[in-house]
Amino acid sequence: MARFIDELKRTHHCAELRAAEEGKEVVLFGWVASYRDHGGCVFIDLRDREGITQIVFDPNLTGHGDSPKAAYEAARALRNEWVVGVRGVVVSRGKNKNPKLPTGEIEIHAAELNVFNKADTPPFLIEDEIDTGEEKRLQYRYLDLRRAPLQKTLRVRHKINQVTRRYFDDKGFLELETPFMVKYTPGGARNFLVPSRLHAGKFYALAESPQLFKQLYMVAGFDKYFQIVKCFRDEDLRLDRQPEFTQIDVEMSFVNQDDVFRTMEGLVFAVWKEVLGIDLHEKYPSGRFPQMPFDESMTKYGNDKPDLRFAMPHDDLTALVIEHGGGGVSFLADIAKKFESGQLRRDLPGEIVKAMRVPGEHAQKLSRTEVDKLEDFVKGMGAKGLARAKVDKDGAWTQSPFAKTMTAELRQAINVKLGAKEGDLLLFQFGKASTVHTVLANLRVHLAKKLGLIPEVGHGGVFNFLWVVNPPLFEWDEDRTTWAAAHHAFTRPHDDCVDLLEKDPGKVLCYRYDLVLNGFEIGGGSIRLHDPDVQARVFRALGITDDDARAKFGFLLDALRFGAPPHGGIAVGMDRLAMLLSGAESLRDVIPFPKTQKGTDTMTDAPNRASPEQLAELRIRVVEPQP
RNA sequence: GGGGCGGUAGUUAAGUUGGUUAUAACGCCGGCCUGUCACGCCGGAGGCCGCGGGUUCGAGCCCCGUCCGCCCCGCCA
Repeated sequence: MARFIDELKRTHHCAELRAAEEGKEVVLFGWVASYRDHGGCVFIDLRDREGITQIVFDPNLTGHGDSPKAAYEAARALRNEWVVGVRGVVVSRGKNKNPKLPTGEIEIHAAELNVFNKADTPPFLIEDEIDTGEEKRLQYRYLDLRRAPLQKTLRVRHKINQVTRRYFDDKGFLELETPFMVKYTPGGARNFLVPSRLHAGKFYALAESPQLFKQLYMVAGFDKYFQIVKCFRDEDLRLDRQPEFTQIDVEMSFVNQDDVFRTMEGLVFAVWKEVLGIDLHEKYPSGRFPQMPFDESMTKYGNDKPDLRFAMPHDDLTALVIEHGGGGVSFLADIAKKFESGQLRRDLPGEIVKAMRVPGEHAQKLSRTEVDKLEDFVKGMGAKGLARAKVDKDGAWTQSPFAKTMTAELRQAINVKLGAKEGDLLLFQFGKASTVHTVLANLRVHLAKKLGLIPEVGHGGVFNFLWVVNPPLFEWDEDRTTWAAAHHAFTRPHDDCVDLLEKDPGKVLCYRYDLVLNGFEIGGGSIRLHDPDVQARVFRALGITDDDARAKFGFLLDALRFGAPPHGGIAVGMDRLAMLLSGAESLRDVIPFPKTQKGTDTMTDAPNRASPEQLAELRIRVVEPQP
């Protein structure tokens, strides 16, 4: 029977002891965070998940027989990250306090030392600040996780989970589970497939979300559901996208959009209060977050997740350009002609002209070379170029490809529309609407970081929440030249739009909503369509036949006919929430064991090949790529 | 599928126009040291310059290919 652990139990953790405990005999377990051998005595910093306590090994410690001497001898061999147990006495450090440590007023004079385990020299130091690259840290993730910053972010996750469970439980929600292995349905995000051995040749899909099942819970009468749940999507990764991620998933019956908003606002307020100690009422006294129509968000910011910590909105100049017939500029005239000929519709334009005004106070910080670099930046996103103009006295434009050719009338009209003043920098994009929006949206954020309006990473102490509401139900699929569901086919259209389903599908708005924080979408949901007649008309508008619908969603359509209550819900990206809350650089910093940009795990070497036997059993043959 | 950046001791980086023995800091190893807490001092070891090919008298450096990591577009809510 081992003396430590079996006999000597841990009495305190490494952040616990203060001067009040002076004279007590204690037992501490932990990792050697630092050793300082002074020849005659040895100091170590002992670390566990709570903190650090200094241990002193002095061979002359009296009152413990020979054991302090043995402990001292053993301590001289200690190295970083060895796992040890120490029995000793709490002693005041007197005038030698270490103000950097919460336990700095005391130290443990060791009477007995036990080495549980030695450790290889780690590839990087286990400290708060290290400059080791992420590649190395991911390879040794268990060591990276031993560092205080990651211990802290995982605690943030823990807290979010606890607050969420308490909040929804208090409000009468039931935490209910849904299957991960579900029926494969094409469309939407790509699914990870799970081959079935019992049905060789057939596959389950890993659930992209619990969407359909939570609706079935509503049909079943559970009324209020929530779940903290893993979701899986086989799409390319980004800084804020991982193939497996966690959602706080919510669904409610007999509610409208505003009921969902109030519920989630309550949750966010509770999380901010309990995790950060921030009372969001100071910024949002009503307890409500502002709302912005989707259309306004697209026009002003180029996407549906605007970062409102700074201004610099965009303006749509398409109408002006058409009115002025292109204003003497050939490529603008080309676009104007397409509208006049009816090739493009003014209410649903496929091509647009937009501009962003960089106010003089900011523009003056940008050298001409820096503005040239912006052109490279936008070209990387598919822009043909970045037309610009510097506003001179009397609204004249300089440093601009338009300066010579554009009519004074159009130039003046644009100045008025943009509110352009002397010293301002105007940046233009025109062409395919989706490209123009993407380019200007990214350019706006890029510039804001460059100009110091928002920090390069993190929240900078500012949290700007926004509901983006009332988007169109359908969007035009240019490749397949059909209308496609912008979200999913079960979103409820506004009542006053239902008549447009057949006449003008692009004009149908719906009860869908996204919750945006500092330019990141942290949640999204909708009020669901529970009326079978309207549902049928939506399918028809999408060109989905009854047979198609039955094959894909038969079980849901059946369920909706057996007494479905009006219902709606939302899913919050829990990882993104944790990332923004803790000011982390990427999702990888708040996910314990994340994947790389290519979706691999460099620590375990997943994904890997399956054995021929396993593949044979599943009747799967791997086709190697042709060279 | 496309664009951009990167890969040199354990780690982070420097490395000139292609030139002789590839540097530094931290870490690591050994020695000394009883008040350190970024301990200090003395000494030492450590390199597939991502990988493969090419150009050259000579390649860390130039060229071609390839792999890996990161950011973005497409894709994805």
